[in-house]
Amino acid sequence: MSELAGEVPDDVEAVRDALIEWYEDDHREFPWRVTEDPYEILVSEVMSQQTQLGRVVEAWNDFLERWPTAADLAEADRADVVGFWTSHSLGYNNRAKYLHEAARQVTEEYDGEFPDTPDELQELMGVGPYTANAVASFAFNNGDAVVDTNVKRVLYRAFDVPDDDAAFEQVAQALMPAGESRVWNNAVMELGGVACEKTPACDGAQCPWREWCHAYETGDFTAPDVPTQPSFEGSRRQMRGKVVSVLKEYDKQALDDLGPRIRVDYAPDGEYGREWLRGLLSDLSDDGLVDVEERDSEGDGEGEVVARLRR
DNA sequence: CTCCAGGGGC
DNA sequence: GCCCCTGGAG
Repeated sequence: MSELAGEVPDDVEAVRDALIEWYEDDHREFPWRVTEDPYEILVSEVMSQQTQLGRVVEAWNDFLERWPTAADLAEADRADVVGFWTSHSLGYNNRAKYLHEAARQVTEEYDGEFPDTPDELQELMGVGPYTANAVASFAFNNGDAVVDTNVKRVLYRAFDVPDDDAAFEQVAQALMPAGESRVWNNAVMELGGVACEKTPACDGAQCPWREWCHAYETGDFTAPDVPTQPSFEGSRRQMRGKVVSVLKEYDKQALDDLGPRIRVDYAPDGEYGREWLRGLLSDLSDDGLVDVEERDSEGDGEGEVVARLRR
């Protein structure tokens, strides 16, 4: 083990408790979060591989209604399963083929009993490291820390973990309370899904990690999977419109809170940072749309800039 | 030959 | 995210 462990805050316990408490207090209800049936979990994971969760709910319900168990699916005709996939717009029907094959494996090679460790689960067709760990966690509470792009983004921002797979792996592992993969992985992924998306919603989502979060402290919310250049045109005109709509929603915003909501690649000292944002705001101010207020509340000379919509 | 990282395709 | 193929390393 290297210095990488230093990325984890010393009060890990508090960090863990805060997240789990936040998750248990309130979270999105997906049907696969209230089952512990490995087959049902696997179906949800395979469907989720590159389909928006909203669409998956209906497909998942329909699929399980049609083939309630792995044994049922194993007996189905491959063509019917692929047909289902297509008719529900689930994308690459290779995954339907894999799922069918995995069901056959479970019934014929595992005597109908799903294996319960990540290593064994990986033997199933279409089940790689990620899915194996997810099923082990959610069905058997027997997995390791999940590391996907959402988790990487959270760790990168919160604990300043370098953009390096081994580092992410190590920190994620160190953070997870042993034997709690089910609730933990659900909670971390929920965090990445509702509070720490590409555009962060720290306060709005009541992020439980704000007091430890490096990005929250510095205002730099860039992340590995956040495009440096907005894919569409980042024109000044669009940016102005965004400022107004954000201020409409949040009333009053400090520069570093506003910045990341305007551009995901906002970084206080970067090309699109405070300087850029102040220029934008002063234009809007000149046009009578926004009030910009300078203040030195701490009296430390560190003047804070706050913007709000002009009423 | 076996292992594995890297890239493309689905 | 997973599979498969390739190509280099041992």
